[in-house]
Amino acid sequence: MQFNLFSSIENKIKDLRDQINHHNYLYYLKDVPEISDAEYDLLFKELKELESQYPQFITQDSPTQRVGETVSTGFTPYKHQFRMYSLDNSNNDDELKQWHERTLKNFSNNHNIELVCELKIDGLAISLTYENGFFTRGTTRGNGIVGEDITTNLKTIKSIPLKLHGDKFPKLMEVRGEIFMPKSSFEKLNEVRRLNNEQEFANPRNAASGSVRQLDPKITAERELSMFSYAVEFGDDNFEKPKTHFDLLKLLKDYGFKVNATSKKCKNIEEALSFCKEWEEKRFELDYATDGAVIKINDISKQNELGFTSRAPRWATAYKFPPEELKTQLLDIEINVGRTGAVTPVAVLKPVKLAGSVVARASLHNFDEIQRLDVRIGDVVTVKKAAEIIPKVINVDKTQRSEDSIPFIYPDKCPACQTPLEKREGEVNHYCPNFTGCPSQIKGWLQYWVSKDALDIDGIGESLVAQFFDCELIKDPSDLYGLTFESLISLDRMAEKSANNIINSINESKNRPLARLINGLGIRFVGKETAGILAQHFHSIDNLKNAQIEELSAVDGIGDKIASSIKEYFENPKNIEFIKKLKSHNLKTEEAIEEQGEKPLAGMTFVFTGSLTSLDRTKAQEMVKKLGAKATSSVSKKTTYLVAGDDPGSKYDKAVTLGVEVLSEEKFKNLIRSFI
DNA sequence: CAGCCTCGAGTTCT
DNA sequence: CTCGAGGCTG
Repeated sequence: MQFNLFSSIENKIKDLRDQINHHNYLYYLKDVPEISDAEYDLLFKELKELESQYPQFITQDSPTQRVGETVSTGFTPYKHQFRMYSLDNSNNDDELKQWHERTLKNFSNNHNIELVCELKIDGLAISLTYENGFFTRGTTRGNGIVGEDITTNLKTIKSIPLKLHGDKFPKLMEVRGEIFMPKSSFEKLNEVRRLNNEQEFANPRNAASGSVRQLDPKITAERELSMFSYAVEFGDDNFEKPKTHFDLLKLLKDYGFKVNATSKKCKNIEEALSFCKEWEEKRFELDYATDGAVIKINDISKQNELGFTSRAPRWATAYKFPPEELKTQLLDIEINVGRTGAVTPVAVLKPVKLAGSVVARASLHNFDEIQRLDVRIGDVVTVKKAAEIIPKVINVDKTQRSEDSIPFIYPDKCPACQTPLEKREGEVNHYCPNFTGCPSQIKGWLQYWVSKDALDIDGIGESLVAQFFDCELIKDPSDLYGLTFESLISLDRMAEKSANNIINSINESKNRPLARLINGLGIRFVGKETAGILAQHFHSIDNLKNAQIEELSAVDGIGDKIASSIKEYFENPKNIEFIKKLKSHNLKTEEAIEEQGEKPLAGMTFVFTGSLTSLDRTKAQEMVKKLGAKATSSVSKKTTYLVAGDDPGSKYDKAVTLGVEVLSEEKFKNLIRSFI
C-alpha cells in the first residue's frame, strides 16, 4: 500500500515537472503559450506542494529549483543531536494560571518556585553547534528532528560568535535561538525592493526566513539579521552546567551571544502575568517583532524532573499576545450564492495588512450578523484574524460613521438569477430557491463535483468549469462526460495537450467510489461522511433511490431530517433524469459489498492536526478507516488518539486538557505499520 | 430534553 | 477554523 502510494506520487511529480517544463518552453522560447497564466500557476503550485511533502522526489531539473524560487533546497538535511521541541500555548490569563497550577502539583514543596519570563521573538528558530568553543554547524529547526544545514549563511550574522569568549567550554553544545530582522531593517529592505520592482516581503519574519535560506551567502550577508539566544543543550557530561535557566542566559551572554535584555526572574505567577501585560502594550516600541512571552521554570533540576511531552517541554509555556486587530474601511458588501443556494454576505474591505498577510475580504456569515453588528457600507470596522487565519469583522466604529449612512438593505432577489430569496422558519440563512436554474448554484455544484471530496477530476477547477458553463458547453455535471476533444479545443487558451488531459481525467472519474458520487449529487444534509454511510448500506444509487423513509432513518447516523431530504431528492424528476444521464455515460453507480478485512483498530477514533510531513491527511484518514477506526475532525472525550503533526493548533491543547493520548507522526506510522 | 458529538457548508490567503 | 444544525445518549 505504502509502495504504491509512493510510486504513484513520484509519477505524478514527474508528470507535473514535464508539463511545466513544456509550458515554460512554449512560453519563453516559442512565445505560444497553450495554457493561461492562472492554469500555469496552478500546476506550479501543485508541484511545489507535492515536493514539499515528498522532498525525496525533488530532482535537479525541477522547475521549482530555479533561482528566485523560494522552495528551499540546495541545503543538506541535518539531524539535530538534540531534538528541537515546540512550546505549548496559553492563550489567556486563565490558561497560564492553569499551566502553572498543573506544573506545580508535581512538587511536594512548591513554594517559592522561580519562573523566568522572556519575550517570544517572532523569527526563525535555529540551532548552532559548538565543538570545543568553535562554531561548527548551524541549522534550521525543520520539523524539530531534522533541519537544514545553513552554516555558511549563518556565519555572515554578526551576533553569532564564531568562537566562544572565555576559556571553559563543553566539548559539544547546541545553542538555540531565534534569527530575526529588525523592523527598521525590514522597512529599508522593502523600500529598496519596491524601487527595484521586486516583490516585497510580507513581514520581518518572512524576510528573515528568506534571507537565511539564500543559496548565495553574499545575499544573506547584505541583509541585516540578528539573533537572540535562549537555550542550550550540552553534550558533555564533565562540563559543569548552570543550575538555573537565568544562569544559563548569563552564561550565553558571557560566551558572546546576544541575549534578550527584557528577560526577567519572577517569584510567582502574578509577577509573570504582569510581565506579559506590560509587554503586550510595550512590544510595539521594540525594533523586533514579538508574538508572545515564554514562561519557564527557572530551576533546571526541576525542569529535568518535569521532562517533555511528545512535542514540548512541560516546564515552559508560551503566552500568546492577543491577535493583531486593525481598523479599515468597509467598501462594499458582496452577496454570494453557494452551491446549496445559501446566501452569504462578504465584506469587501480596503486592503490592510493583518498578522502577516493582506486582507481584502471577510465573511459576514448571514443577515443576522449584519444586523448584530449594524454594519453599513462605508463604515470603519475593526478586523481581526480568528485563529490567526480567517479574517473577521468584529465591530463597527459608529463614531466615524457619516450622517447620511443608511442601514444595509439585504437583497430580496438572488443576485445571480433574480429569483426572490426565501428564509425558512428557524433557519439563519437565506436561500435562493431556484435550485436547478440559478447559474451561481450550478457553478458551485460543478465546482464541487470536480473537487477532491467528490469525483476528483484532475485538471478542472473553478475557472474551467465556469468557462465551460458560460460557453454553454455544459448545463450540469453529467454534461462533462459528453465533452469532446473538438468542443474543448474550440475554447480560448486550450491546446491539444490540455484538452487531452482533461478528457482523460474526466474518463478516469467515472469509476470513483460510490460514496464520492453520492456526495457529488449535493443532497441537502448529505456530505462526505453521510455519503460514505449511505454507500456502505445501499451499494447502489438505485437501492438508495428506492429506499423508504423508515429504511433510511433506521441507518445509524441518519435521522428524520436527512432521510426525508434524501427521499425528496429522489422524488424530483429532474434529479432522476440527471442520474439517468450519468448512467448513460457509463458512470459507476453501484459498488460490490466491500470485503471485510481485518479491523484491528475497530472502536478507535483518530483525529489529525498540524501538518504531517511524510503523508497527507486524507491518506492518513483513509488508512485508519481501512483498519476499522473512525477519523473525525474534532477532539472530544471519545477520541482515542490525536495525531499531531508539525505546528498543531488548538486541537492539541484540547487533547491535553481532556487527557487524550497524543501521537507523534512517527509513532502513528509505527502503529499503522504494525498492521500492514 | 439537554448536552454532547459529529457533520455540513462556507470562507481567506499563501 | 467556525458556526449552525442534525443525531444520539443518558
